[in-house]
Amino acid sequence: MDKQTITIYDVAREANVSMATVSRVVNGNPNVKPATRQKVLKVIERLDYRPNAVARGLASKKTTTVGVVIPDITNIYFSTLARGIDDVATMYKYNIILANSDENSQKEVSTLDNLFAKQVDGLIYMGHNISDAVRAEFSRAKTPIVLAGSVDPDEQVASVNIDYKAAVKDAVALLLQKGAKKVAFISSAMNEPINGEYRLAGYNEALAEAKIPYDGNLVFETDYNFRAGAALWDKLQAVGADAAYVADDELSVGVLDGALDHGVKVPDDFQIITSNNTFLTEITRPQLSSISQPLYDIGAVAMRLLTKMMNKEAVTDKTVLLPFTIAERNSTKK
Amino acid sequence: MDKQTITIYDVAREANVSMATVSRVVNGNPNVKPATRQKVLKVIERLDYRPNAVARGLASKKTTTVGVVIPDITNIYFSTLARGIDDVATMYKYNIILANSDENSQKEVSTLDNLFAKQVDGLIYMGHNISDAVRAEFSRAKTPIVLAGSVDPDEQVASVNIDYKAAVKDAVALLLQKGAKKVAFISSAMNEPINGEYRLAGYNEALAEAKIPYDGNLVFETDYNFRAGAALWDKLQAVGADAAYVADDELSVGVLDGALDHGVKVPDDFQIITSNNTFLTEITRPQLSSISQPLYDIGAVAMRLLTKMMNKEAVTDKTVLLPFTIAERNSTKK
DNA sequence: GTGAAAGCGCTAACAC
DNA sequence: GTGTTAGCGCTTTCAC
Repeated sequence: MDKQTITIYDVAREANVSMATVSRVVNGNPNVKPATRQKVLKVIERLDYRPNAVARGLASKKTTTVGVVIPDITNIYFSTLARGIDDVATMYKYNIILANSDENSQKEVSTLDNLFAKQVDGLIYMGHNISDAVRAEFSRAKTPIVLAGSVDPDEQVASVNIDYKAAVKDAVALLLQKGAKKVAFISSAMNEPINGEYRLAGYNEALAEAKIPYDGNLVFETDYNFRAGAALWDKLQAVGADAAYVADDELSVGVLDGALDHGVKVPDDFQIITSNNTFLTEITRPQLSSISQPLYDIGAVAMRLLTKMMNKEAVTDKTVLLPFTIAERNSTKK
Repeated sequence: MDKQTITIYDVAREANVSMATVSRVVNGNPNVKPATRQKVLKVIERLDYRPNAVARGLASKKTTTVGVVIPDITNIYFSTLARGIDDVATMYKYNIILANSDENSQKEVSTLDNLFAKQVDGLIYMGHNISDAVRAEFSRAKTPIVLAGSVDPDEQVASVNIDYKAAVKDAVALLLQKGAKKVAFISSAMNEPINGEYRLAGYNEALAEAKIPYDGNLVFETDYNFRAGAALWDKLQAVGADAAYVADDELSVGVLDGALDHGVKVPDDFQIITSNNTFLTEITRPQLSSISQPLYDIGAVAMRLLTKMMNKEAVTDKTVLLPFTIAERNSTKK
């Protein structure tokens, strides 16, 4: 592979010092006489020496690499989280191994197995449904793990989120306050805790406070892409919905397009509020009102939390909730 | 870090064989008697042994990890490429270390340095401007490198692309054919070869064939985001443009929104053709006509090419061009 | 078909 | 402040 890799040994010999000394200067250990340090540094430069991180990892049992399991990097929600993660990782001198999981439990398990085999120092997991098999992998590993933008109902593993229930409650309450009578709830699989437990609970609370009975016909499960949203329009109209809370921005755009393409006026005849406040909410006409959650920050804070855990620092709260707001745009009435 | 990691040595002892034999069964080496293999496999399972990839990497000089340098994972263009890369990488048992560069040469250099220190077996680089410093890092490393969706005018390093010049020529020709008289050219920095050399050349050729003189006032450099596009509208109108070729989808959406917000009819009064055919082109109203390039495939093919190079297989063409088409939607006239 | 032993390139005591 | 010496956990000749 390598032609003639130069090692710490070569540097030591050329500089007339021991390997230990070279190691010290490379690692910024202060116990080196300045003159010696300079001498070594010169040789390092002359030989174009680059420390082998793999050997270092073997010897030190630290790889400065963290694993990142993500459902689909192509989804703006996740790519924004990932960007926050990577930026903070870089800040703390870590690299991330990124692996798309498609929320497929089997794929997740083999990915985790692989990541742990590679001795990642920590792991960030994104995914809305932690299967038992995945949970087993988690406990099998002795590596710190943090969830980003994903809830663990059991609160066994650390996580960074917003308060999904409160956020959806506020969102639906806004719709109701603006005159909506039949608010649809649209998300992906309800067996994902984030939907079935948190978001739906928020929806129900808002309904209850407005003394509106829950109607199961108004609850829809579908995929997170705009085609699915557009395809949903007929059903929405069939049940007489006059507004919708939607759990994903791309899906919301689909619903909006469905309405528009059928000549329905938004927000006059149909109101929409979405969940992630990505730039999609701003490019549509009308622009979409949305829950505003700090995705980049969720990723960043999750990674920061992970650095603390990897560093064995005391962590006060394993579950951190970041604040959210509601961004009122033009898919809800004034 | 680890409590009590069990090593290949533990397995060997428990199974009454040598480490070498355990190594053979773990690596699927056929030179093991089936009975022995079974015995070892049993012990591996009982002990829940997981081979340490770092140690393996040190001994074998292969990490089954490739570095991926990407300008910004948050941009759909790049995240789609990345998805193709990761899928093929997974298929060939590689992991990817993902690093955002923001197309900052300095950051790229330190990232590359880091990636090579980690002994990645190969590298995929995305970025439209290969600085001299980056080029120096490239040649310093003895690792195979492939560019994905990014051109190297010098053709020193392998790359997978579409024919940008021909694509833009076709796109602009379409605009012209549909009656446009003053077609604007909008991209990011013209000092990036992909813009200044390839795309602009295609633009010029289309103009020449239609016998329309080149007008520098119609050429705009800006950022790739929708705000920049909307902000550009006034200038576009000031120079009297009646159509635009735009190098990025998000930017195109901005231009479209700018036009719409000013009451301009698209495509009647202003036509737009964009470059990447991401789902953004389908969610807008009207939908955007676009060059259709197989982003996912570009990533996938780039990774496939890299596996060949890492495997020291013969590679016929270092530069592979994938086919493109033009998707006519509703931002160009019928 | 299997084992012994020498590294891979580095860190981390420990000694001086 | 610097050197010596074990490993880290595995692969890989080379014998047998």
